[in-house]
Amino acid sequence: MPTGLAHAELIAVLAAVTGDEPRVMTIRSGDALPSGPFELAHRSLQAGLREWVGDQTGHPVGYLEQLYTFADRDRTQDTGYSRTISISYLGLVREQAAPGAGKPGWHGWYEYFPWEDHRKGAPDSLQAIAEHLQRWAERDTSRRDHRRRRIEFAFGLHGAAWNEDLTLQRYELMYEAGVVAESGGEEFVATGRSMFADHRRILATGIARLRAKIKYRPVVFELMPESFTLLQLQRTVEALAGLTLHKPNFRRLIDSQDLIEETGDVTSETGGRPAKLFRYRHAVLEERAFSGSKLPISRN
Amino acid sequence: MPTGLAHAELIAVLAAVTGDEPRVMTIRSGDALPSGPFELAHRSLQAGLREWVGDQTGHPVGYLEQLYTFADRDRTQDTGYSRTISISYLGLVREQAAPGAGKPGWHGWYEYFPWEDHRKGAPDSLQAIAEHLQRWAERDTSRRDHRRRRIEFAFGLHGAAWNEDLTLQRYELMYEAGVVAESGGEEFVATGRSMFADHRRILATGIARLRAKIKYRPVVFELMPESFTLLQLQRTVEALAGLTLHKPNFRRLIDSQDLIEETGDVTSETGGRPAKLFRYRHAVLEERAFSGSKLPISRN
DNA sequence: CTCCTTTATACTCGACTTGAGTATATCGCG
DNA sequence: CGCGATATACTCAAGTCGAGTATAAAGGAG
Repeated sequence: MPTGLAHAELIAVLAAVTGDEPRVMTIRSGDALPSGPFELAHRSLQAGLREWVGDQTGHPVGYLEQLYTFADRDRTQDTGYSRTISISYLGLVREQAAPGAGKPGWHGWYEYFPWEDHRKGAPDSLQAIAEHLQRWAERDTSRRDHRRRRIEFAFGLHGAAWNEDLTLQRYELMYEAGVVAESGGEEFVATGRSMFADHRRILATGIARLRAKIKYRPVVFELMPESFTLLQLQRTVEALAGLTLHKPNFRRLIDSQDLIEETGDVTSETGGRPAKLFRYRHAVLEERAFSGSKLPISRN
Repeated sequence: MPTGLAHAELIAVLAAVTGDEPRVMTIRSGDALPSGPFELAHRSLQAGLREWVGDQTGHPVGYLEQLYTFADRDRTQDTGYSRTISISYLGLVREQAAPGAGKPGWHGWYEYFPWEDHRKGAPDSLQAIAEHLQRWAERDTSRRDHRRRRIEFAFGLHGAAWNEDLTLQRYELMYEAGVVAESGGEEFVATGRSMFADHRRILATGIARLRAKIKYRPVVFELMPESFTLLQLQRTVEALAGLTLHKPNFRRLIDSQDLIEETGDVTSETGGRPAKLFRYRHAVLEERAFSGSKLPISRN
């Protein structure tokens, strides 16, 4: 079984939420995601990642999940001798104590994806982006219909609902259309901050994965402090999803799952009536799904 | 940005369904999954995989999706100079024309996972497997409770429902408990056929991913012929899920999605009343989800 | 030719889930 | 004490889902 030689590199999308803002850990003042070599000394990929993230940033990583492995030739600068395989991970971090001087910093992820935050309604920039994309669709007569449908679906145009999970599809459309700086669209400002190489695409992958995951796995709690109020929990989910949620229904959803329990304490720091504090029930299996199957199973 | 050197290898889980049996492509008479080196000549990982699968097997791969990247030290035989990174893919193949002599062969995937097929009720072997696992849980008093809960959840014991998606979790429990041949359980026959290295685990990963995916993405159609009856479609889904489905509800689910359309023809090959033939509506976006969101979204 | 078996297709009904809205409780503060 | 603010509880209609029943249209046995 012969195998080709390659350089191996690990890239991390580390996410945290401070107050109402979802953040991602970056290096180079927000221009790149933290990354490092995968070395012989490392026991496994996960172990390798945990090790240097812990070393370099001082933050223990809670939940960790593999995102994707890239090796496209046009994505990496070939050394001429071998190519680079990049294995990306999504990690969730609880605390975000002020980073020391010169240390990696946290940046709000909507800096890079302003069109993804719909908590205050659809951003104004979306309109302009959609128009750019539609003009791009018209330019290629042979693929026009397909492109139009993709745009309408991804951006929730013409009656289709906005789907927060499609962060990656939206970014890829914008990349294809040359609307983002990475792919040529210099003049156009509403498309957010760019990043080194394909790091912004990796971040989009991480956001999309996390947004999808919070719907069926109780991973949000990896981002919460030990005890929290229901509104804090809701605000965290809203920050991640970039959407506002219906409060009574959110509460109903949460306590129908038996995921949390009251600590017995209350806090009056919220302004109005004191809120009960809750904690995550660690007895709950991580595998446990929020929702059920979608197949019409027959039991005889 | 320094990067460590490693060998890169691609591994494929290629799935097809013949009649009522889900199959996987294998080499070495069913002992291993097809794999090959990732070389400089390849444009990307996907392209590399498509290339040698096409060359070696003569089957064009339809849908292709990355599964997981492994590099654990104990999983691969180190060359002493570098380690091996294995990138696994799940591919769906439509036709399964008889493979030529000496060519790779297809094996029913329940040969390797007999306990996963619940179409004729829970297999007898499940009982014995569950008892083995429970004895294993009792042996470690400190982790006993956690293990018990994992077993009950994964195998649907004590009132919990069997969840077909948990193929990987079940295999991993069995591996941990030393019930499968790979991890020492030689005497025990009900645990199916074993494979080279960690290939059976990779197959479990592929099965689990496919079972989960058919619930929210219309990927089944990648396994269907150009035109098919509704029962054929149902049998294919049932083969993959290892479950029987409720016929009227399956039909309702399918046509509420607008995924297929009548060809206008019928076939009388099914025995009774002739069945209408359908085809997949290719206009449908692949991204299109079967079901909706599980967050209580608020629209103001 | 008719009945019977077999598969296909259509409809019904109750339980549960989901989206949306309303009502009541309890704090700080002027 | 009343008012704004937040917390918490309840209601209700529409939609979805599981389960079962009814009718249609073929082939084959007698």
